[in-house]
Amino acid sequence: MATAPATDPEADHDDLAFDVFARDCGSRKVLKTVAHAWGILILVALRDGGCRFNELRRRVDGVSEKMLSQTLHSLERDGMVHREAQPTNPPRVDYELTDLGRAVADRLFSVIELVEERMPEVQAAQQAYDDRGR
Amino acid sequence: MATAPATDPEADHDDLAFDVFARDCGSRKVLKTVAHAWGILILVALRDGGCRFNELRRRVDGVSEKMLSQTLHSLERDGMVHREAQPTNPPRVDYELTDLGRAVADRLFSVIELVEERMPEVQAAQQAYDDRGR
DNA sequence: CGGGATCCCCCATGATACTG
DNA sequence: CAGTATCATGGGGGATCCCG
Repeated sequence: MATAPATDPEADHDDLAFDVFARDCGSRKVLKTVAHAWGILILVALRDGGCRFNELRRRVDGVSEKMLSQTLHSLERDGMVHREAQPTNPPRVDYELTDLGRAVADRLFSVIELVEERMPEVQAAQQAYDDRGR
Repeated sequence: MATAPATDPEADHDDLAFDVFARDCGSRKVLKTVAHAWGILILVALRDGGCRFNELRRRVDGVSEKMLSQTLHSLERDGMVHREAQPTNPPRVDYELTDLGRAVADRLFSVIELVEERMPEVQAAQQAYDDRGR
């Protein structure tokens, strides 16, 4: 139940194709995890090098422990992040990108770059939109 | 209140820099809109050419009228989508990407491509993770 | 057709507290 | 430090109705 592309009749034309535009395709769930606000930020933050939980928390300003932990688990499950726990005391756990994770993070980063770069344009558009509104 | 980068003391080193990693930076909101599941899907769906509401709804399988309408408004406000209403009857409204929207959509598309491409890897990771879990 | 307005439910998220 | 557990809430998001 947890696999393959869409499960609906018309979609079985090709067992190997994944399509995020299909309501039930597994790839959409992955996209959701990865593209999710915290997901993006965490993935991209890890591009600067693997690091530990609290360090990561500091890099991603505003994320709660819970969300960080939770998102990290999802990303680990999807094979984007590797978790390395060392049985020392105090406990030390390092998180780093997998190859897949890095590939995804790189592309996500290019989105971030673009957005940051074009923010003035965005703000102008917002201004215009809001003004027109009244 | 609705502008500029972060509002915190340490961040004023550069008035022009936007940083999505800063909790209160406006760019994070934009990223959230754009990277949001429906946002991505809608933006990328529009790469195939501008189209009308219901056509768009068909392209993005599973989106409700409300979410489509709502997301479209956000994207329009952020200057990603242009809305062209024709006063005909029945009403006809076309949505299309702005230049900025296309730039963003192109990069988002590359993320989608990558994810779809690597789904087998993802599924394997999920399998392994779930198995290890017991 | 193209939506706006409503109702409502459930999940995502944050705050707090506890454990190893 | 590195989390997990629990609780409370806001709003994301679906369903439905209606209007122009």
